[in-house]
Amino acid sequence: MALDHAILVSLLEKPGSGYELARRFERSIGYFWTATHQQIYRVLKRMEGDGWVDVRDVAQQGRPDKKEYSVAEAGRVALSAWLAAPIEPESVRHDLAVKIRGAAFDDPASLIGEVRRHRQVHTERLAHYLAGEKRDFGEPSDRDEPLHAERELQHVVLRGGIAYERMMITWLDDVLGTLARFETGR
Amino acid sequence: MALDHAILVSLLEKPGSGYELARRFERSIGYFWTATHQQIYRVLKRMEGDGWVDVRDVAQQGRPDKKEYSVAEAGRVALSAWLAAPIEPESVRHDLAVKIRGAAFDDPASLIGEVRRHRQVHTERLAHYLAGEKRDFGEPSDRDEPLHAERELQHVVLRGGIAYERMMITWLDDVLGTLARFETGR
DNA sequence: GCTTGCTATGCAACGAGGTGCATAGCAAGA
DNA sequence: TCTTGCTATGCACCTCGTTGCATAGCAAGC
Repeated sequence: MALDHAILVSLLEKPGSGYELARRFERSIGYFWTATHQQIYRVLKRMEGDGWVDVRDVAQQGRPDKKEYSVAEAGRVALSAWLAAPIEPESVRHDLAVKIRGAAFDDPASLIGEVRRHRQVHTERLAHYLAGEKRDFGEPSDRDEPLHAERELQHVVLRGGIAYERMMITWLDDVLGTLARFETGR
Repeated sequence: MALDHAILVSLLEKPGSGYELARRFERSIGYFWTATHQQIYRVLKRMEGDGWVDVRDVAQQGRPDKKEYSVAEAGRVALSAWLAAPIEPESVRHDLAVKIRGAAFDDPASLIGEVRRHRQVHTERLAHYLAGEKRDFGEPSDRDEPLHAERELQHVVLRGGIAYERMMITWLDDVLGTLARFETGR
């Protein structure tokens, strides 16, 4: 299971509370991994029991207190072991692809609205990623700048998200063109 | 849940047994949806109870008998309803992306072998899809051929798979180039 | 006759993930 | 004062998916 490791990576990038992690999983980490706050709290509790993370109570003014988690040595070791172990390339699950093949047995053209909606979502995600890239990685900065692994690797993952969204938009246009050919001649 | 509907679509394309469905889910359907034979048998049994599918015992020579499932009227209705309902664009889960960001806190270059392995898998999948496309959709055939929804929609989904694998290979090359810059200067 | 291997179906148990709900601190505005 | 809303944490329950195991028919080879 990789949720453990996704949380460890996020905590290594920056320690934080379960609540903060949940919000990160709606943004940056959430680009390639999703989790609800329930899963996060549960996993944090388990990892705390296993000594993978340390907890620190933090009093805040104007807000409820929080528990700040950070990665313990055992957590680093566990992450290292996971990084060294091979994983299977993901098994994809595309509901939309099932719908498209299923539409052959219904009215293909009636899917057009749904596909347009998905195209819109991917367009928004792409714009969001591009804005994030400009904000966080926009400046070419002076060359010969020392290599910063965290930054470079976050950037290449973001470029993956951008490539994915561009591919999806292009493909959804292909789908829309195909569906349009089945439009009832009204 | 869309496994129900993926099975219904597959049975509409061609009735078959749980075992046959399981093999389809290792191939064509499996390009965008995975399922083990356990899940398939369980769902078939439930759908039979709900009257979504019909069963027929088929004796075979040289092999054990099988149960052939086909979609019943109630199943068609359920599929139609699902097709008409909006679904949320998929939430992605990329273990490899977690690994890449995590590698910043370990040895980035040690990931190169793993990424190459993934690239190899995607290259093979692409070759497999392209061969399938040539086999099943290769002939331009006479134009003005009547539109065949099932065929056209299967093709557009396959084109999505091809676009996805091409995007992944390109991105993994980007990843490899990035990781190479962290190689220990030995 | 025995083993191997593919076809074909299924149970039991577990873990992961999601939904709904509950609690509580604190600020801001009606 | 009461409600609304964000921050913050957590329990209970249920479903989905995976793993391991079991059974059985039948063919082919040793």
